[in-house]
Amino acid sequence: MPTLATHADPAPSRSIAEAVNRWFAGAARPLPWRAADVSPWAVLVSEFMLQQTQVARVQPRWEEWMRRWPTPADLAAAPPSEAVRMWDRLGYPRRALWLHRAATEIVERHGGAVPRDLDALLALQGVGPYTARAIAAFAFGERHPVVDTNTRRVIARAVGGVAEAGPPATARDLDAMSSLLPDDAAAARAFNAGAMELGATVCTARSPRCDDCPIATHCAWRAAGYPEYDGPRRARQARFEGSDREARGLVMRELRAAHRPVAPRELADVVAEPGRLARAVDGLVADGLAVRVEGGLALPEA
DNA sequence: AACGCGTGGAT
DNA sequence: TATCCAAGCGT
Repeated sequence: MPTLATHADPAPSRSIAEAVNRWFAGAARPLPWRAADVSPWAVLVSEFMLQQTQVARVQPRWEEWMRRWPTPADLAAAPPSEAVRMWDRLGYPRRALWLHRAATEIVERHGGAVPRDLDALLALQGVGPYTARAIAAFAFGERHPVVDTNTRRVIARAVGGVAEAGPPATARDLDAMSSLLPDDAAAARAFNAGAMELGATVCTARSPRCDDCPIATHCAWRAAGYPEYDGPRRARQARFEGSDREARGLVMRELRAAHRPVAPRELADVVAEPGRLARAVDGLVADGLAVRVEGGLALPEA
């Protein structure tokens, strides 16, 4: 029976997972939300904070957050304004609102306990394909493929032989990870975390440290001679300086600090251009991050 | 499907 | 210094 395989390895997927897990067993960073005794809620909070935000920035905020609101019910009992204030400058403050909403949903629908079921997780505000599977896998040990930007890059390189992953395609990305995932739930959990860790610390976007890579001998990109990427590039982020996005951040900073309604006049001091300020305020109100009240603009109290 | 959404670390 | 891009999500 002829085969296209030209190498001796009959199960490259299994080899990759085994090599990653061997490496991860010794290389895993001691992140606090990975401790054996943390609650599913603690894992959920970490995953919200880690959406598009690096570990180093999340860690201190996560510690404070868990001290103040150790359970979903604790957060649900606080006003959204306090969640947004505690979020401080972590970025994408909508996530603070989503986390508060998710806590309320957990209390109302699940008796205050983070659900284990994937569909129940996906139904929570702010929980998408990545976060739902991360919680199921890391908090509950369920066997699911967990795919984040790091994992996508590792698979693109090691399996696909290309330098970058290209635009996300959730179904295909999950399938690709599934084909590498060990059958054993504990090994699958470790591989999900290990692939992310490898992408975050070794197989990085900018300057990958291929000399230190535990799967270098399995890597299709390496075997191909590290060809440059020629596929579709992700659209460049718009310039931040002078953007509406920056204006939103400046307005939010005022609202967090004020503890009282902020008058339009005060906002004009931080965003001088009227059109830009108006777009920022309208957008924040539409997102529920700000409410128009007597005397100006404020954070949502409920 | 492509876009908008904050902030700051890394190079 | 400027640019890239980061444990994504909702629309």
